[in-house]
Amino acid sequence: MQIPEKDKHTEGIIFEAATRVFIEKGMDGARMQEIADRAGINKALLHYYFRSKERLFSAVFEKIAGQMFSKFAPVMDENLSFEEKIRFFFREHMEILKNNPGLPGFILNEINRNPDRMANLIKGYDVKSIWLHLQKLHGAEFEKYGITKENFPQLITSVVSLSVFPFAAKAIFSVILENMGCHFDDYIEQRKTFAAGFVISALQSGNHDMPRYS
Amino acid sequence: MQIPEKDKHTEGIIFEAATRVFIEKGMDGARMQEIADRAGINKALLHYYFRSKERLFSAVFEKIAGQMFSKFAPVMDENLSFEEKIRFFFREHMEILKNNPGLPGFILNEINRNPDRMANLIKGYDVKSIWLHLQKLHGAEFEKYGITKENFPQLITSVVSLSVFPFAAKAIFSVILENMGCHFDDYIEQRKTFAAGFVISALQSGNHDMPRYS
DNA sequence: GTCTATAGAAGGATAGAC
DNA sequence: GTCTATCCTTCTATAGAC
Repeated sequence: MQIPEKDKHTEGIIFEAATRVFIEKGMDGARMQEIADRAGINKALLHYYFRSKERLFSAVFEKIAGQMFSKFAPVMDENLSFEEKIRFFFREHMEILKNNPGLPGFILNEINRNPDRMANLIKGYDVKSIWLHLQKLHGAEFEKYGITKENFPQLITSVVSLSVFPFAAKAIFSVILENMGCHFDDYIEQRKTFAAGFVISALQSGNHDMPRYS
Repeated sequence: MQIPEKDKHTEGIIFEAATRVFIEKGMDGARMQEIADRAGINKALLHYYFRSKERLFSAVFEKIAGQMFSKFAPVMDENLSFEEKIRFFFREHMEILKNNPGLPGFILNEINRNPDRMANLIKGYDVKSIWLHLQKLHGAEFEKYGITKENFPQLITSVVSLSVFPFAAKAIFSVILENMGCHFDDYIEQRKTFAAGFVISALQSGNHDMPRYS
């Protein structure tokens, strides 16, 4: 069942080309011919290795999505305070996205096109277990900040939104920012610390205006 | 140059059907046949009224995008304090999106596919004029909160991210939230006040940890 | 203005030689 | 394992009758 070296090589080249094309164009917009061209081979080989466009796409999507989500988990296990974890998350996560700015759009577009694919993607990343895990580690901080089981989903989705959305909307943001004399990459670099400070400020606010809906 | 009543009627029906299909499937995934079916007419009529798929799509996109962005402007002119405007924005803007949850994904997908289209879309909505406008109205509050020309883009993009991203990622969020026993619509309803409070808390934080990069 | 029928092109997939 | 050639379906777009 060992795959010869050369096969693996070609398969890898195809996979890489397909990844780039699918990220740029999405499943519907991508063309097998373009993937073949970028891989420097011809269409027939695509089908030889991956059977169909759908299977090729699935392979690419699962790899990308898996990588993307797997970056979330380690952060949660670091030996850091909750506040430090927030800073850590924005710094590391946005750095990854900075090097792969097309990923958010690719994922969002696809799950919108085919919501069923989510089932496989989610398993092991439910908010409930993250909540239990963090609550155990940072109970004291959570109490201080007024983080409860009820508002935790709001908090964590806010963190993700602040980090991911600028990349999903990069095409808009970069144009708008230029009008103000600010380049997108600089904006992102600043944002790593801004967003972390923003979230922590909200949590720390002395007046405890941090929403606690019941 | 007056269009007969019946023409306008058919054209409107086509336009409406096209809007729904394009929002669901995107430009690449949409099929003229499906638009015709939903409009209850046949394909040839689509071309009679709109010449080509591309033109039909452009018409739909421009209308949708125009509506979407035009909702931002009025908020800025209301006779409210800056803090009240933030609450107002989240309440009204998220209510609109709640009734049209597919819009963010549609816009994001298309500007990613065709960034050039942004040029037309942006004119009149640059951050700089928004900044000047708000700075004139709320100079005192801005000083108190430490809002500067430099961090204003970070602030405003944060507000938009907190509001829009949950809808763009609805397919993911709704599944994840269900695991925690929370329905998406409830989450959104709570979010109108949570996000507003979150932003205002960050601004008000007594320790003035609100980032001010220079 | 609206329909049927069809042209014409493009794209996914396969057959078969090497 | 890789190529050329080609099949077949799908889709946009148009011609032409009513």
